[in-house]
Amino acid sequence: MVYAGQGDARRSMALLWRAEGVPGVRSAPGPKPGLSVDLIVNTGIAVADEQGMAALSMRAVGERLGRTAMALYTYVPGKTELVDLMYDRALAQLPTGYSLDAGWRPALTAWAHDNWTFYVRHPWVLQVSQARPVLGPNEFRTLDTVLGILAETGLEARLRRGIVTTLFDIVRGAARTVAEARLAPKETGVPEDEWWLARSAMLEEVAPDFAERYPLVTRLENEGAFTPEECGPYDECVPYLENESRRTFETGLTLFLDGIEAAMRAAYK
Amino acid sequence: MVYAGQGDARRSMALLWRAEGVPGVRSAPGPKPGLSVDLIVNTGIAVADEQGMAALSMRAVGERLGRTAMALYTYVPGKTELVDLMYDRALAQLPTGYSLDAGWRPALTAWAHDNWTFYVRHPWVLQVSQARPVLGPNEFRTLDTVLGILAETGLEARLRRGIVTTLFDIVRGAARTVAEARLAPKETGVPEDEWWLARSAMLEEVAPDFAERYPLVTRLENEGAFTPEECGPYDECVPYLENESRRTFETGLTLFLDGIEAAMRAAYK
DNA sequence: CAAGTTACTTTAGGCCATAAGGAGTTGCAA
DNA sequence: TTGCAACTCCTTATGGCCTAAAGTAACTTG
Repeated sequence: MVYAGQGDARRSMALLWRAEGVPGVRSAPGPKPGLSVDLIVNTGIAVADEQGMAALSMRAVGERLGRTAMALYTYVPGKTELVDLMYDRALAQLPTGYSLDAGWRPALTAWAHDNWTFYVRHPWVLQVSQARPVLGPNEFRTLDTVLGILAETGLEARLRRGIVTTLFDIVRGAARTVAEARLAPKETGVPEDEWWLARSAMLEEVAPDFAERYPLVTRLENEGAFTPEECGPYDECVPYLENESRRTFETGLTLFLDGIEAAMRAAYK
Repeated sequence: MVYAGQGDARRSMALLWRAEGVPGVRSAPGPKPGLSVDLIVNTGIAVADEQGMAALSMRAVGERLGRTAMALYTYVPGKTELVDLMYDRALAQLPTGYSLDAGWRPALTAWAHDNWTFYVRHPWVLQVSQARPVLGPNEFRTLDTVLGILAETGLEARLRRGIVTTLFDIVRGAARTVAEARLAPKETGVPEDEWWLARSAMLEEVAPDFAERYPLVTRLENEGAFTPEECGPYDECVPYLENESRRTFETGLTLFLDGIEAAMRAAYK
C-alpha cells in the first residue's frame, strides 16, 4: 500500500499551478532537457484525443517524442499526475466571458452548449476520475465562469451551488453518451452501427417476449421517441445517435432552466 | 485489433438473458462443474463492492473461489462479459413498483432516491462504461419502471424520453461524487480527510492570490455554501461530503421536477 | 473399456507502471 | 584545468494485468 505523502501533493500542485511559458534563464549542470512538461502534456492530449484514454500509456507518449517511457519520469512524477495535467490544460480551451445583456438564461444556455461541445471533442476528459478532484487553475476558472452567470439570478448561495453541480451533471451526462459512442469504435475496433445491428438482432432472438415484458419501453418506441428527426436548417447532418442525444440534452436543459425560473419566482415573492 | 464477431454477441447476450436458477438434470461427460456463472458473478460483485473496480481481476475472483484465473474462462468468455453480467445482476436489486396514488411527483422522487442509494452502495457500477450499453433484462426493467411513473404525466413521448435520460444523468452524477469519495481511499490507501487537508494547504501556498483570481468561488464560500448543515432529525450523521452531496442532489432534483411541472402546465393549456 | 468431452492447471506472450542503477553530458568551484 | 555534483535518458527488472494454447485428470457414453 503506497501512501501519497505531503511531498507528492506539493509536487503535483506545483506542476498544476506553475507559471507556464516563462522559460527564464536556465543555468544548471547536466545536459539540456530535450523535452518539457508542456510538450509531454500536449502529446498526452494528442494521444488521448486520437486513440482514447485506453491507449494512453507512458510508452505511447514517450514513443511520439522519440524517447522511452522512463524518460518522462524526469518531468512528471507518474501517470496520474500526467493525466491531471492533461485535464487541466484541456479545460483551458473553454471560453470564459458570457454576455449577460440578455439575462442569465441565454448565457447559461450558451455556457452549457460550449461545455457539451468541449466534452464531446475530448471524450477522454470524462474518464478522468473526479474522486480526488484535480484542483488546477482551470477547474476553478470554469467554476468562476458559471458562477458569474448565476450571480445574475440573485438566488441564495446554497441554491446556486446546487444548480452548478446539477448543471455539470446534466452536461457531462449528456456528453458522455456521444463521447462514449465516439470512443468505443476507436478502442474496440468495432464500428458503432455494426455493433448495434448484431446486438439488436440477438436481442430479438433471446427475448422474444420483449414487448410484453417491457410494455412501456415498447410503447415509447412505438410513439416514435426514437425515430430520427429530420435535419433542420440549423443542424449539420450528424450521425443518428449524436443528433438525438443533442436534442435530448436540450430537452433536459430546458426543463432544468424552467425549474430555476420557478425558483426565482418563488424567491422574489 | 480484435473484432468481436457475431458469435461474441450471441454468447454474451445468451448469458445475460439465460433462464437462471433452473438447474435441470445435467448429464454430460467430463468432471462436474465446481463453479457456476452465478457464483462467479456474485463473487465478482463482492470483490468490487469491497475493494473497488480497480481490484477486480480474474485472479482476484478466481482466488476467492479457490481456482486460478483461467478456470473462470470455462464459464465466462472474458472479463468484459463478466463485468456486464455483474452490472445487470446488481441492477436486479432496484425496486420496481412505485405507487402513483399521490401522483407522479412523489413516486419519481422516491425512484430517484432509491437509484441514488443503489449507486452509492455499489460505486463500481458507475464505472461500467455505457459506451456499448449492457442490453440486459434489468437495464430494461429499470427503464420500464421510470417510464411507468412518467406515463402519469401525460407528456409527449419525446419529452418523456428526454426526461428519463436527464433524470439518470442527475442521479448518477450526484451519486458519482459520493461513490468516488468512498472508492478513492480503498483504491489509493489515502484517507479522504488526509488528502483534502494536504491538498488545500498546498493550494493556499501555490495560489496565494486565489481570492482575487476566483472572486465568485470565494464569494460562494464566504456566503456559507460549503458550511456543513447540522444533522436534522431525519439525517443519519454521515460524513460531510456525503451529507452535502445528498442535499445538493435534492436541490437539483427539485428544480428539475419543477421544470417538469412547468412543462405540464404548458401542455395542458 | 475406449473415446470423447469437460474442468481446471501450467506455461507463456504481450501489454502495463515504475523502481533501481548506470552512462553520458554539462556547469561551476576549487 | 580538474574534479564533482547535477542532470537527462537508457537499460534492466519486478510485479501486475488479460488471455491464448496446450496439457492433465475426471467423467459419461457407445
